Amino acid sequence: MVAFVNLISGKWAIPILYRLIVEGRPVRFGELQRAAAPITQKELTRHLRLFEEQGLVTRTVHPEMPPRVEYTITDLGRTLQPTLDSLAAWMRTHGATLSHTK
Amino acid sequence: MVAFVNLISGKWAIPILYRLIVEGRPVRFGELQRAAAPITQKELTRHLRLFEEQGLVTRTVHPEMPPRVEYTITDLGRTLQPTLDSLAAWMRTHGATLSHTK
DNA sequence: CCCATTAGTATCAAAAAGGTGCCTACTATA
DNA sequence: TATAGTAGGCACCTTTTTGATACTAATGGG
Repeated sequence: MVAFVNLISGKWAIPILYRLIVEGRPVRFGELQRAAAPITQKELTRHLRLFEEQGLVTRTVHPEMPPRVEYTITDLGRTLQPTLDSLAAWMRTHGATLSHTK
Repeated sequence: MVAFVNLISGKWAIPILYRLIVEGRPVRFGELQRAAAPITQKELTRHLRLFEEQGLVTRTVHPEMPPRVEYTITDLGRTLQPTLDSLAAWMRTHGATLSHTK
């Protein structure tokens, strides 16, 4: 199970993946960045590259200017939906209960 | 949802919590350490303190020698079960698919 | 010429996580 | 007497992760 943590590791992994799943369509880089704000470009890029490597996401480059790159959830990535739904539901129900002490 | 990642952050959080949930009874420190091997004392302690702070786990010290400290999942902690079950199921089904490139 | 746009890369710095070794208190056992 | 076992604390160090900033390419608009 340690591997799962590895997979969704990184502060931003879950929000990014969830967004891609919810949208179900190709999503542009900038859109993802706004969805997972305040993530930096660098971190978003890094996460997306990891997901691509794991086969969770597909990357499509449109050779235009300004550049347009779209990310789409794969079938494998989509299998995460029930789990992420469960996460989201838990957060809605119990999220407020948690202390946010740093 | 970033908060969730925060909650279960750390390589070991999920295995520890899951063990506590599955057992459902007070579990000793050493037992948890073996369950989440090869975690170090320091990290296990840190995680358990965090869980305690979040109200997911109760810590009970028995003033004996050698010391005995037991950790028990709380009601709040138990609400994580369906989500963690889902995680575990996903790993069983798709875990092997993932690349483990570092 | 200046500026904005997009999806990055490069570089540097800071913060978080993790590892190691040493110490304790008391008991039991060899 | 020496040693092991328990659940840590504390100090020090290395590695990993995250973040902040500046920079770029190719085009369109003013």
